[in-house]
Amino acid sequence: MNKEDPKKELLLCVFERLLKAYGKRNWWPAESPLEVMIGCILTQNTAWKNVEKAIANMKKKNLIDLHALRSIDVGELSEVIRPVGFYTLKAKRLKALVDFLFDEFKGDLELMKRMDQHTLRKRLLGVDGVGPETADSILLYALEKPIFVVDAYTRRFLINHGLFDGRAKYERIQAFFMSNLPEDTYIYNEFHALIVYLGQKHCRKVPICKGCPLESGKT
DNA sequence: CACCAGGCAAGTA
DNA sequence: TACTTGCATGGT
Repeated sequence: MNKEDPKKELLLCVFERLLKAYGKRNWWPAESPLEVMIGCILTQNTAWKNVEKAIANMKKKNLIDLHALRSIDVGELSEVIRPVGFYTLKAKRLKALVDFLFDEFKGDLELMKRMDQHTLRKRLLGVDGVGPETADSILLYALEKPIFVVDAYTRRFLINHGLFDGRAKYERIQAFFMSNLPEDTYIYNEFHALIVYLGQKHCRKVPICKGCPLESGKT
């Protein structure tokens, strides 16, 4: 529809190439929306491998459960998630999120899902420990809202291609993707997952696709 | 041994 | 507004 704007086709081109090269990533790696949300908090500035250990510990104690999380002592919870690092901090943050879910939605994630995306984002940002990336990860990967997640991999990806510098604001980077792609949960989900996969595979250095038109397109 | 990992909040200038 | 620092375990 917008053949006048080359960036729209360029970004889709990159997405198609990544998808074709690596296939679907099936993100987020979790068994339920609640587990996604928990992972979003636990993975803050932390290697995913450590998060897996903490999640496994939680599963053993049946703690991937809103009621169980509400009643558990925060100190006890912190010991369960110890492998993630920053564990006292993150136990508090998990508690804050759980309180929020009960206060606003009676602990009903289906009810939460019905709320307007922009309102929901603002509410999430009001929760202690939920910043832009965590809020958007919850919206996209737990609630399937069409919003693009910007993380460290996304930034490196853009920096490596000379599209942004390291000081670029979160919202600007997010707008770059969202204004140049269709508003589509599947694309946002898969694209971000592919960027992460690519970053991990190539030690966050190698340009993704030589000869891709993106190489010549600066913002 | 040093450095990093799928951030965020609070403090300072 | 733009930096800086604390939070902390586990892997390379």
